Order: sequence, then structure tokens, then C-alpha cells
Amino acid sequence: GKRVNTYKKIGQVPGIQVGDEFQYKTELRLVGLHFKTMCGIDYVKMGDVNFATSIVASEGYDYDDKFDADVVTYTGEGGNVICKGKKSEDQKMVKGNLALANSMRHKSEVRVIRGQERLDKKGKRYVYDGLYLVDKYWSEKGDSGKSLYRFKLCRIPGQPPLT
Amino acid sequence: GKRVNTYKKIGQVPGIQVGDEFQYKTELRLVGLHFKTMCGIDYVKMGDVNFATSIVASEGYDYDDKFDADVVTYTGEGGNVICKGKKSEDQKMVKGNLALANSMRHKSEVRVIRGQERLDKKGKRYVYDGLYLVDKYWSEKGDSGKSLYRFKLCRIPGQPPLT
DNA sequence: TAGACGTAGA
DNA sequence: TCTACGTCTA
Repeated sequence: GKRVNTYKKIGQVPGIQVGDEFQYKTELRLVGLHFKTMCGIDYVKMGDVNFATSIVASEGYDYDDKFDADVVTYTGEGGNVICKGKKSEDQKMVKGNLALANSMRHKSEVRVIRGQERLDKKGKRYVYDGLYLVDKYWSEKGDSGKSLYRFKLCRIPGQPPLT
Repeated sequence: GKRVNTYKKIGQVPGIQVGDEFQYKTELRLVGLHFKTMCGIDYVKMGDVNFATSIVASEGYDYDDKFDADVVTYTGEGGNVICKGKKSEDQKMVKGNLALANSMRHKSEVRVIRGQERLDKKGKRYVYDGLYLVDKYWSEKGDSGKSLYRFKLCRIPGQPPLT
């Protein structure tokens, strides 16, 4: 079985290879890839600053993330509707969004896990795509009229090819 | 590793022993004990009738379930508040509640999984307690003033003792 | 589309 | 207490 990594860290995870697949988000925690059950951006505090450790990006979902060869365009977190009748809000540069911005500034590696819709459309599976660097980010208006963040991540060369 | 059971069935699950522990609710699905990620009552249709396959009962939680030696008193599902401002409602004899009532009438076995709060209070773990029969159920007023169902389940004799 | 005994962290 | 790219069935 896979080795269990309980320590949240930046960069490569021992025993995990590019292309490894997982059936549930909780498995990502068991192996040490991504410790947040429901959040797309995980991060850890180094000194006084939060750095992103990993993101879970999903194809063909509401978030409009894009996978283009070795470039991922990822939508920030926050601003979503919880209760019917409430409006969505502008995303803020806090928590996971701030951690990704910090990772860009310090050129800190970010693990990318790709959530793939299953063919039977029953849930997702998760594939480890390797290490990326945040190249830039910007804010734009979403379909709701509220602003959201986009992060452009570029895959670090020299890793096994994507499957 | 554990054998993977993908077929939802009533009664004993191959390879699973009383006392087996699991860290996440999704693991219960992987081994075939309980297929619903968030619902406490799982069930399967036999002919025209839904029968309960399993319940996940939790100590020291809002639900006021009781574990007393070989008797479990379990609270039905439904009636909960989703949005702030909405009132809770009376529980209805549908879905999981109906399945448990059917299991009682037909003396059909129900697996009981016990959700235990961890000592560090970070989430729960799940222990398989074995097979039970529904002895009776009734409706009562909850703290909210709305009615809820209680199911009394009795452990079938001859199984390994509870840990 | 909504509803259900999920989980961890801020 | 609340949010957050959960996950399945009816």
C-alpha cells in the first residue's frame, strides 16, 4: 500500500509519482498530497507567511479552470452562494488566494491535483500532475458580475509527462 | 489490504469483522459497509420494498443516539435546518426512516457502524459493531418542538463482543 | 436539483 | 461558527 504522510509540506511527496490516481478526496489526505477535504487550495505557514502546498483543479466543472499542456488556469476561492436568495460576492485576497499569491512572489512550488469527472459521471477521481509555479494572477468579472481571481500556473520542466 | 465490496447487500460483509475500524466515511463505502457518504441510513430495494442495510450512529453528537450494551437507540433522518432563518420540520416516514420500519416488519438484519469522536476532537472514526434487528420505533417531540423518529435496535446474539 | 449523522481549519 | 472545487441518491 501507499505510504502514509501525515506531515504537510511543500514540494514533492515521498512515494507519490506523477500520474498516481485516487478515488476520493480523503485519500489525498491519507497520502499527504492535499489535506483539505473540501477546499481547493491547501497551504501551510512558514514563518509568518502562508504558502500554497497544493491545489485541486477540476475539468468540466463550474469553475472554468483550464488545462492547456503544461499550463493550468485556476479560479480562486470564495464568493460562492451558500443560501438560496443570497447573492455571490467578490472574491477576496485572503486564505488560499493569498497563499497562492505568496507562492508566486517567493517562487514556491505548488502540487497540482487534477479532478477528473468519471465517465459514468458519478463523482470524480483525482490525478497527481506534479509540481508547478505560479506565474501570475489577475482579477476579472465572473458571470455573476462579481470579481474573481485567476491564477496561471506553469509546470516545472523535467517531470514525467502528463498522462 | 481490505477486500473491496462494490455490491450493496444486507447482512454480513465478506472480510469485515466486528471491531474493524475506519478513518473516513468514504472508507465504509470502499469496503461495502455503508454506501452513503453523508446519510446515516443506507438501504437497498428488494422487490418493491426498501430495506435498511446499515446505519451510522454517533455518540456525543447532536442526534442524541444512545448506546446501551446491545441496544442502540437511533434518531431518524430529515427535518433539519439547511438555511439560517428556516425552521426545522417534522420528520417524515420516507426514505431511510421507511427502510428501517420495513426492516423491522420483515426482521431484516441491519449493520450498525458506530461513529466515535476522536480524543483530539478532530473528526470521527468508525467502528463496525455487527448485526442488529429493529425492535420498535416511535415518534416523539424533539427540542425544536418538531417530531422525530426513534428506532430501537437490538444486537443479534452470538456475535463477538463489542470492543 | 436538493438533501443527507462529512471534515478540517480559520 | 462558518466556509470550503465532497459525494451520493431520490
